[in-house]
Amino acid sequence: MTRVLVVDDEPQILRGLRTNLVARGYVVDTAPDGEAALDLAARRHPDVVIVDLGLPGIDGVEVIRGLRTWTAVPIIVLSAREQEAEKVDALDAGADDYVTKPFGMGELLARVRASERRAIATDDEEAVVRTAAFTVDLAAKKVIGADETAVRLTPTEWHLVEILVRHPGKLVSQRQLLQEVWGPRYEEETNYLRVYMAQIRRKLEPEPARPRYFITEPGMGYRFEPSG
Amino acid sequence: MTRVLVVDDEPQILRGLRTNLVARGYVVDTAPDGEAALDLAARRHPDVVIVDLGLPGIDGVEVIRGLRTWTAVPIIVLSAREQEAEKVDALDAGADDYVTKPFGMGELLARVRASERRAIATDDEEAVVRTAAFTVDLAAKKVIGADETAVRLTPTEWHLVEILVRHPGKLVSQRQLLQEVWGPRYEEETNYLRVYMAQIRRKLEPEPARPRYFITEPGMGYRFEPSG
DNA sequence: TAGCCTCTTGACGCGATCTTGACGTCGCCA
DNA sequence: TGGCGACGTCAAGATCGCGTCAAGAGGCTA
Repeated sequence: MTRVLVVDDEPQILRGLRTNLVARGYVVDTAPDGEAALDLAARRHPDVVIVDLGLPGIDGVEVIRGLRTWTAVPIIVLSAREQEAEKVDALDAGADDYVTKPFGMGELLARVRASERRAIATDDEEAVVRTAAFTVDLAAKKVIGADETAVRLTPTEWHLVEILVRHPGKLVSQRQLLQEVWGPRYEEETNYLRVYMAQIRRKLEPEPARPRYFITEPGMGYRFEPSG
Repeated sequence: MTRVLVVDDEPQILRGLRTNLVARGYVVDTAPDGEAALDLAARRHPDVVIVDLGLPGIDGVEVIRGLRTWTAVPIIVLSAREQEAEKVDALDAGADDYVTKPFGMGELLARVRASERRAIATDDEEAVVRTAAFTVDLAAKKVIGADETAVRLTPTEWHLVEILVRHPGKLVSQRQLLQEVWGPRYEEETNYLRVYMAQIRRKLEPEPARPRYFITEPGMGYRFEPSG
């Protein structure tokens, strides 16, 4: 699953890109301005960022600089401007690629693929969350139990754990979890969550009957408590 | 010192690029056609390759494919052609960037800098990976078995092994593997992976039926575990 | 041209995973 | 105290994904 963050102030472009990317199996976040982009990037850790240069508020180049202070995520720049100085500025600020509007969707998708391909080679972010009972390695998609042996999680189990662990201490609503893992049409199937949270607890909690890390907030959702 | 290989059949473009690059402190090799390019790349190991698509003899896209069989060097494509299909083909063949002629020298230099920047991040790799059962030499593209004899891998097998071994412990998704080895149009052909992983295990695993090094994560992908 | 190697493609069986429904438990509130 | 809603547990059938085998196509080499 590849997560793409699209930053553009024109709603129709945002919509078009989202539609095309989702159709290709990407998970898409969108932001209409620089502030939202930096915020979303920090929270969702996208695998690729597509950013328009002409943004209200923070300039696109500033967004690139902001991202580059803490992440090496591939950045593809969109721009209506042909001026060479613009391109040089964006690339030197840390962008990986530069596409001039109007652009073909096929080309953009190919450039996204090229970015992904490179990212496999470079991606070594330290994304490890430790508790007394287990260790979650988000980059390697691996969970190590208390006895140092790997814990096998199924894709669905892993997906849930990943969402919860990426938001330590925060309450994640049932709807959010269902929508993210099973899709928007499953928002009512709360029994799925019950079944899978039980399985996750059986595999990770020291006392599955008395959860310390994966806490139920009745009527609301679930929460991952790193300190147990 | 950064070494750049420029491939173009027009002498004046070659001259222009060489002059500009040398002025910026790059060391420049030039090749007028695909054969010379592949030969020079093998002998000089450039840090960046700039290649024109419209070459006599071997096509530019073929040059990219040829390079990609053994090196991850950044490749920047130059082309007079605007057609989107051209761009998509070149990028999917393994190019990192695509610039349409006429282009500004400042832009090209900025793109070269962007490529260099990325390459630095990836450069710190261990060229030899050892396990109890076999040794993979990434630089020499060779695998030595437990009995000290060389193991023959086909190109496709090697490609898969290389990707997995370069990311020890990390889960590599089926999509990433398929896209990298067979191209973006094969993202659904998971049976290719099944066939080739079986062959790789037959050649490398002590007990092919009980893989210790090349682990399947059902529904997600594969993982190379160096410690077995 | 013949032979070999590699890649592609389809089919099959098995085990793991997902889905689904039923039931028990707990806490809250009338 | 009884009822209700929400959660946890369990089990069983359906489905999916993986490993395996084998046959055929294509290309390279001798």
